[in-house]
Amino acid sequence: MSDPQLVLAARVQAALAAAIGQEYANEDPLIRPSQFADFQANVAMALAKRLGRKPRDVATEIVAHLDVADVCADVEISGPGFLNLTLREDWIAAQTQAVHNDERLGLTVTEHPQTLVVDYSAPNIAKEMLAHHIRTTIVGDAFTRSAEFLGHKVIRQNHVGDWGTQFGMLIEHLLDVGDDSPEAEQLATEPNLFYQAARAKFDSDDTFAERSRQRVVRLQGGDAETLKLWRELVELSKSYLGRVYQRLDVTLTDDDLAGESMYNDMLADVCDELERKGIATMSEGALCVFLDGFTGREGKPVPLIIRKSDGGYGYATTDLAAIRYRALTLHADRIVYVIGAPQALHLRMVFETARKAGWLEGGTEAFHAAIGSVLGPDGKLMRTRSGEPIKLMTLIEEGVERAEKVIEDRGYDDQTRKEIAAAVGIGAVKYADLSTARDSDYIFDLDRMLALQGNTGPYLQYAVARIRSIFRRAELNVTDATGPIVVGDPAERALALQLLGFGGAIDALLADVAPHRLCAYIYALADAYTTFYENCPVLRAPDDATRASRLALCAVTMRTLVTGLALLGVPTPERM
RNA sequence: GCAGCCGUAGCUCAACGGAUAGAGCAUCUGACUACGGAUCAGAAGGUUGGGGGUUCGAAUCCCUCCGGCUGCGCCA
Repeated sequence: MSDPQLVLAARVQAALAAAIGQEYANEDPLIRPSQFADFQANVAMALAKRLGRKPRDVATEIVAHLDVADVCADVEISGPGFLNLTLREDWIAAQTQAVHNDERLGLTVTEHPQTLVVDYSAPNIAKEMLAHHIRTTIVGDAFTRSAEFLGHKVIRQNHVGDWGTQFGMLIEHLLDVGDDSPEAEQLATEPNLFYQAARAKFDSDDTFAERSRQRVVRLQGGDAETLKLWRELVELSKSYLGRVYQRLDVTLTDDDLAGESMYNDMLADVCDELERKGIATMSEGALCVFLDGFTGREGKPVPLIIRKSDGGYGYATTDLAAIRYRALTLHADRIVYVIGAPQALHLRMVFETARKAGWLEGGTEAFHAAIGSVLGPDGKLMRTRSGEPIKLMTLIEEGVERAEKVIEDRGYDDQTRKEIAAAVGIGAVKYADLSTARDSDYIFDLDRMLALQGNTGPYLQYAVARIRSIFRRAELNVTDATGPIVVGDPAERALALQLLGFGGAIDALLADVAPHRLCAYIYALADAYTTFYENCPVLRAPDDATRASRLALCAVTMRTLVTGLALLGVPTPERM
């Protein structure tokens, strides 16, 4: 264990148990970074009230039992009862060396692996992915990558919209144009064109509209020929999705597709079960679930409609079938829904219904990782001038183009320049998305995303490129830098200390599905490295031992930056 | 109307109930034959929307008012 926060927590807990009582052995010692020391423990003040004693007395007693001689150079009580903890330089150096020596940078595989079902991305079949899909896709991807890295079992569920009334018109349109026509090809390239053509015909041509409606009935009735056509639609769309995910370097594959249609034959049973358990009741001809505390206009209870008055099923039923499947069949310990914040009410009702039905009794936690909206420069939902939603790939390719302009006159050949531009442009958009708290709305601004200063993807990629440049210049491999690491200069000390917080940052990400916590860590690390870089010459270090230590610090910093960014799905090009 | 989210520096955003609320941009002032200047250092910038409460301690928790966004029966 090299994370000082965890080491100190364990030591303070031991002191609590010895000083105050065994029952406090699991008390959170409230270790926080401190401006007056490396860390501070705030537990004495929290306990004082419960114990009916003065905070400083409690702190004094903890210190008397605190065994940290090997870790801390200094422990002092300050203010109302803060415990200020200053680490020993040799301990920091030794821990940093241990991280450096470890292939996994000290990030041990969890002892308590969970099964995590993660519902993310969720685009619609036969439609373009839009700007807002970038957030549910990228945030979910950073979460699944990180969870897998720590040894959790991750089941990705891309809940694509592959069912519903609009497939009637899509199928009829496919029949009209033919499945090997240029129009059909659009499904794989620009699905919106296909969709809009079908829509236009549906709105203007009454016989087409009628055919479409009949087609929906046959689709839902399981008509073999109709299902075959529907599968063709889905197949063509799959290649579109695959290309987008590949371009974005998102880990989702066809194997993760678990669309709405997958639950079709469970819907009737879900309704039966809920009705049998007395959770669902008939209202105005529809089968509904009413839950305490959910009221809408004029105080009327808000229903979750699980079977429409015409006997059909809507998305609520699908979501209930999905949560039952994920909890009872996939045996999820935690189901994470990376879905837009506007769906909060709907999901709360789905979760509550699942709880009442007993589907979560195995200890499954259902969690809505609410995603904020992507806004235009005017602070409103992002649209084109003509009011259309903006396509995801338009944003991405514009980012790539701008990145390419920046490196235009660098002398790279075409191929290399395109690769770097893709890494920088796509990395910039992804990083910008991840570095903002996921539930807050954010304003999409390519200029800011591509800036080389501040908490941006390019800045971090640049930090990595500069470290790589040091090794190129020294004609050394990163693996040649074996240390030993010593920390003498304050900048070395600060950098090493920052390096030790990597695990904590990933834990923070996993706990709340909060990639921005890892972003903040990586940025702080790059910042600490910059100070080190300015103050501590590496290749021109005063002596060989210092040079060896600094090279090792460079190497472990680079690996931490690269690994951290990789967990976020952000690439780190060799040069830029 | 009811419910949820939000309101932090001129702008874009942070802050796991902790000490003096932090970054970046923009502004101003410095540092260049440089381990990649696509850089770095520094300054200035705040009554955390208003008011009350809980707490040793509140941007954070509770109440209330103001302002904004979103959702609320057969679309997803």
